[in-house]
Amino acid sequence: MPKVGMQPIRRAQLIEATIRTINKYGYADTTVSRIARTAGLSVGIISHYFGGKDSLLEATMQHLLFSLHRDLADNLREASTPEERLDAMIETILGPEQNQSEVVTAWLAFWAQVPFSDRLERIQNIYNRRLLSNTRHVLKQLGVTNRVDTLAELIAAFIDGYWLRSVLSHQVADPSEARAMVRDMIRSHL
Amino acid sequence: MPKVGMQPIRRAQLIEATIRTINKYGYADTTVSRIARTAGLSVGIISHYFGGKDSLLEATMQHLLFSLHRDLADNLREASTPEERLDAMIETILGPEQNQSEVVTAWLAFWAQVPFSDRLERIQNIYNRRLLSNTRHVLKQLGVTNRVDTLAELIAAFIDGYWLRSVLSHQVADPSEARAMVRDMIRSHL
Amino acid sequence: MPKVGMQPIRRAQLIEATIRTINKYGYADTTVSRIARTAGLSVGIISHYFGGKDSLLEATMQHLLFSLHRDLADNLREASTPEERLDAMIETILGPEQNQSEVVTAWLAFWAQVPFSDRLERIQNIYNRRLLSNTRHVLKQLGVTNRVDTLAELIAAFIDGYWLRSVLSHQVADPSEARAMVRDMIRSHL
Amino acid sequence: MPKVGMQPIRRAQLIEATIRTINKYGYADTTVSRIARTAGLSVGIISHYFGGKDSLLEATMQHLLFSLHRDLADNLREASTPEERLDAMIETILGPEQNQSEVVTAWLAFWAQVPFSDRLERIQNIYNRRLLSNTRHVLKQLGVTNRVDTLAELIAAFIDGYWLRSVLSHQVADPSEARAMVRDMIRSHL
DNA sequence: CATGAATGAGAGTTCATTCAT
DNA sequence: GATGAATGAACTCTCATTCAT
Repeated sequence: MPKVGMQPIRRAQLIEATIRTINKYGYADTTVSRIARTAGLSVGIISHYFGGKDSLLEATMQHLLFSLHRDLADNLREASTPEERLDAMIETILGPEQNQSEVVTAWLAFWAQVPFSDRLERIQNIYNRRLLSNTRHVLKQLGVTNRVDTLAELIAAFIDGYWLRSVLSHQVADPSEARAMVRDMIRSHL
Repeated sequence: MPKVGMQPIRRAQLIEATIRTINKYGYADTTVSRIARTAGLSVGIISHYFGGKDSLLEATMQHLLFSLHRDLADNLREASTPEERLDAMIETILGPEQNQSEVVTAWLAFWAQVPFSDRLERIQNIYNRRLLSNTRHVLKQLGVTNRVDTLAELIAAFIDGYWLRSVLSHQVADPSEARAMVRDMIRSHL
Repeated sequence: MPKVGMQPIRRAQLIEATIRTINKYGYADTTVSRIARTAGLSVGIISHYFGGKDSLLEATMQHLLFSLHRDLADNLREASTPEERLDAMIETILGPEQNQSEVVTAWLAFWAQVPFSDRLERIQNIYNRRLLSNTRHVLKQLGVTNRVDTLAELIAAFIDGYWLRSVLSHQVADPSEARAMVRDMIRSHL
Repeated sequence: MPKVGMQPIRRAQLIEATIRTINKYGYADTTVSRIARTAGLSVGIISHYFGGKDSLLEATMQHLLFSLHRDLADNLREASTPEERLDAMIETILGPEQNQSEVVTAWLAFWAQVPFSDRLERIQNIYNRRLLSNTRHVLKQLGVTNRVDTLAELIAAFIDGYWLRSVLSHQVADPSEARAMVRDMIRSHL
């Protein structure tokens, strides 16, 4: 009997190789042959485990999203006060885990592809809605009663923009600066 | 009798066609043949006027940047007070001119490509530095003395993030909301 | 305790699956994986029992030929007069046994492959010679003395053509019509 | 301006190369790269002029059919009596023009593919109907009144079978033998 | 005995580029 | 100044075969 239980291992290997390949060559120059070489596997394996390149790319974005949510959940678990919860959210997005070069370039690439793929857009919408929902919850706990939705949206805009700029300027984001800013934003709305 | 002075006309035609093609098919599926067809010209013309696809893409990003600066200059010219200058900056980035679907997808695509092209990165840096410099100038005029650099960076982050989110959510950005937010951000720092 | 004597069972299974696969997808799109799936077995089994795809295809043609000869022998055994023997031959080729959809498409596919495989050609020659020899024998018994070889060849041509046309037109061959025709052909030569 | 009017030339070149490639390697091993090499052109040219391999194969069968009809028309034009017309038909199918090795293998290959392609089947049906219609017409002129349809079908079967057997046995068909046979078949029906 | 994971050669197709016109 | 026919490298995907289990 052949080796069994390889599927989850191979799928993880290939997703990780996809992220690294996007980071090295860019989305447009990410080929199955480069992904396979990065994974140390043969080209045929991608069709074998994912059916095709598109499915692998989609699974990769789903993986990025899942990792983000897992990190967020981990960070929130250790937070008890609303303030800590807010910090946990900022820390999750701007912290080291989500700001490894590989992860960051892949995220950016996928965002640029979102307008051209319904499936990617759906995945992106899930991320967006959860983040806003979490933020609104925290804001209410912090005593914001007015225009909670708008403030949540503005904070999300700030955090995403802060992340984007740190990516494009090769700088590691400094969560503490962002944290202070977000607190100011909230204070103005109390 | 050969037509003369076609170069600027053809180059503009092709750059505009490139933006529209990226908007329609995405960066990864933008081919010279599609660009040429969109422009109503032949494929050969791209090598003729740009030397190759990469040069055309680079020229296109340069064009986007140039347009943004021209719009900014136009908007600033009509502003007399520092408050008006700040509004002009927000309006330039979030206003209708820079938020046509075509322009927006192209910007996003180029941002995702920045990490893989020194030339694109250089162009992106110019945009960034000018925007920050303009912002710092306005902030000082508005009486901010403390941590001007940081605030300028945070405002830029917010505006970019606000733009990015409106792009990804298919919504037209509402500059007035952003304007109020930026004013709050500044007020907190006075 | 290993199962023994599986070889003939597996070989028969795979040959039958090959015939069905050719019938479903055509010779050019008959893959080992499809054959294996049709047989309800794994891909590896084909190399195990046949050494490779080509050998399996060859064995399949040999099987078709063998079945035809077996049917012919069966039918001839029940025939006592020369007339009955002639009918038995026609019935064998045009009768229901050899005109199941699966068998028919496979035969056609193999005929088209004959010019490209010495082994297939050899198999095809054996079929041809036996059929002609049988026919000549019957013709002589029926009293044909003149140009027996030619007449046998012409009858064979007619029967093969009749079969071919019924295959291509999705019609089940009607042996009675062919039988009458062959009798006419023979009568003309007496 | 580039060379113009190449389309009919290139299409003819590629169709001829397809016939030769099928003859050399068989239908299943006819690849676009082999066709292109045979034509002395590059692989890309096939997509350029035919859109894909399937279209080229279809166009090739259509070409074979068209050639047959053209030969038939040519031969019929020189025939004045019904007897001559009958001979012209036999001569067309069994004569040298349609029995070049290349043409013959391609025909056989396409016949084997007919059950798997609606388009090929349609083309094959056209051939079949025209041949039968021509035959019936001649039969009536020759005074056959009884079961004309059946006789036409039987004659067609004989001619096709005769052709098929000469193909498979590497022998050049001898139309005179077939001619005599067909006359006998008709005489039996008068 | 039998599996199916893994391979890599080769398939069809696409594409940026060249160049004769 | 402009064309688009032609190229061939590179792409994604398929497939027969191998082999550890």
